Amino acid sequence: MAEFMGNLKRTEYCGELNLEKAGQEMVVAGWAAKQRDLGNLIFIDLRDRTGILQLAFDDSTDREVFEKASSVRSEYVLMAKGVLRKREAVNKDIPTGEVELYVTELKILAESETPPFDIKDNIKTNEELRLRYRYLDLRRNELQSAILMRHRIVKLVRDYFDKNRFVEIETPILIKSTPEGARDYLVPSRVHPGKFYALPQSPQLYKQLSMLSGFDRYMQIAKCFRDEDLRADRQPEFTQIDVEMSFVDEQDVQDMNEGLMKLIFKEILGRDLQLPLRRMTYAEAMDRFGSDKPDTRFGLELKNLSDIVANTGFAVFKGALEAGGSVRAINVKGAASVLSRKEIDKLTETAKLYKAKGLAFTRATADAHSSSFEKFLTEEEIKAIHERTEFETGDVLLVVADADSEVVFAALGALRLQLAKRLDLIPADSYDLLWITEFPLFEYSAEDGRFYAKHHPFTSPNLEDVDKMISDPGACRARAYDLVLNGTELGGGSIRISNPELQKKMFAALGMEEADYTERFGFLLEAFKYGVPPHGGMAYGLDRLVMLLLNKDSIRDVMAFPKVQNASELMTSCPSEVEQKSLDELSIAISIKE
RNA sequence: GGCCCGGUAGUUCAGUUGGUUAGAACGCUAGCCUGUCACGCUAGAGGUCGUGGGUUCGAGCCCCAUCCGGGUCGCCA
Repeated sequence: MAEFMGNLKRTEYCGELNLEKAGQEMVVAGWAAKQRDLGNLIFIDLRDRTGILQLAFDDSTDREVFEKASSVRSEYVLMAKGVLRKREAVNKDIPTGEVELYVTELKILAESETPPFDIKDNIKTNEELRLRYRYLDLRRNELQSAILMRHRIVKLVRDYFDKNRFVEIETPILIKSTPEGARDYLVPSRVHPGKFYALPQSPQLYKQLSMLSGFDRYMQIAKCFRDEDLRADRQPEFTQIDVEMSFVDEQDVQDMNEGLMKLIFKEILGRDLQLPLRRMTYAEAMDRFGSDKPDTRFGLELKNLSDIVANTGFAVFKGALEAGGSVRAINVKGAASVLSRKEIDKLTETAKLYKAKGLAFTRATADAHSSSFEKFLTEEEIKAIHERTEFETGDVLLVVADADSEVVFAALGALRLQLAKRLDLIPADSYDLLWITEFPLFEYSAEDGRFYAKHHPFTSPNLEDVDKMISDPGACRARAYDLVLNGTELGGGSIRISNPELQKKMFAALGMEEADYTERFGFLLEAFKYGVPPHGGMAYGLDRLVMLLLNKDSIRDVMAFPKVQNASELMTSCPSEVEQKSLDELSIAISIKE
């Protein structure tokens, strides 16, 4: 039977005890991680969020207390009073291994059924079960330390920005739906039947308006929502470190955020980050790495072969180039002995996954030189390719040609990452942080036949590109920048448009009619009439930051209560159906498409 | 929406070419045990093989459908 605490008050955390406090009487509380009954001697490992302390009971222990200790099972909640003493046998594997609590009073505050999986690190229990019992999973040291680390990082962030005179402002969760980009989560209004709020994809417009209000420097640890499919590093509900500053240019925003990164790397990882961080233009990142979030911890860079094969007779290359595409290659140095034909076939499958028509290759070992495409080229072309790619015996050259250079970049960019893992080219325990700058302002959607804002429609164009916004949108660069860590986009930001006329021009370039943008963003244009300072900012994915710093593969490992791939939560089984009464109140009728 | 992978005691897994009563380890229960910390020893309980169809004399194994979970493409201003 469970007991009450009575007059016992916890005086110590388990994991912080050592010989310094030996001889003292104290009270600890926590969960029984393990009970070891040796007959007339019982040990209980007591766990709280700081660690494990061994409780000891022997034949000089009060009989009633001893019997109670004997009945303790895993995950019982205990409170124990006793005297901390030096152990007879030291356990070097735990921090408190030199001491134990000799218990004089024991309260069983709650009993527990046998948990569905072991509460310990390095368990292999599948994630589904762990998520159903997330509150038990969260008892494990591995998750506890991740959540505590997350707390520390958030505190560092708040303190850093506070010191730099930023103000944390809470922006609304129920906001206007302005679909342009990710799908909104919608919330029905009871008071306004047939109308909906949206949950924010980011506090973008509110933080810009707070600049207009004169707060000058804003930050917020902001919950954001996007109704899109999940990934290992993507959840529908996530947290941003959201930042906005007035009277600044790109350099100012980047400097401020570099300072934060330096602080976090120092405090969390004990590493000294060298500032300023490297900057690379979007164009260079694509050209060299085939990605706008390049992992630059290893080589395998892309080489453009388009000029070399400009007049080739080889139909595949020729067709791609004539259609405005490109031919590019990666030289996988020294991989001929490792990559069999079979493995190259697997790489081809990867390339096809990214819409490439195929993967051309040359593989040269000491006794064989085989190539899928060289027979179609001239001696000069082959020689030039080998020179450009520094190809020599022992190497494998992989070539992708496509009418759409985006496909070439995507395929080779993906192959690059796959090969780095396969060949173990990424140095362990390494961090690579850099800025990607000068992003394109627009992105063309072939499906919709129109341009979309690559970042968002409030991003300022590069000033020298303003004239091309209507005539040549594809060539416009934006005053936008991303912060990339180990091949993952940590965050991004931009200098915003602070001129009403330019903002209107932006909407026009996106194909919006005046009535359309007035309906959706009229309040912003209206606000811009009353004195808007130049401003810009940045937003980080907090979850991703913590994930990368802790070297986890999944964002779920650093979130307390994450959702699974179909966006449901297994512990509470949400989303769920609601009562007809609730629907009626909201004037909502359900019609599910077959 | 597409593609790939997985689902067998509470947990992690094994299960041969389709063939007798589906196994192991850990955990759990009971007993014994004074220095354990992966305690030890002895005994025991525990399975709709994700679900539903089908093929077959016979299905954990083959086929179809479906559910659940993971990865990924599309999507993610």
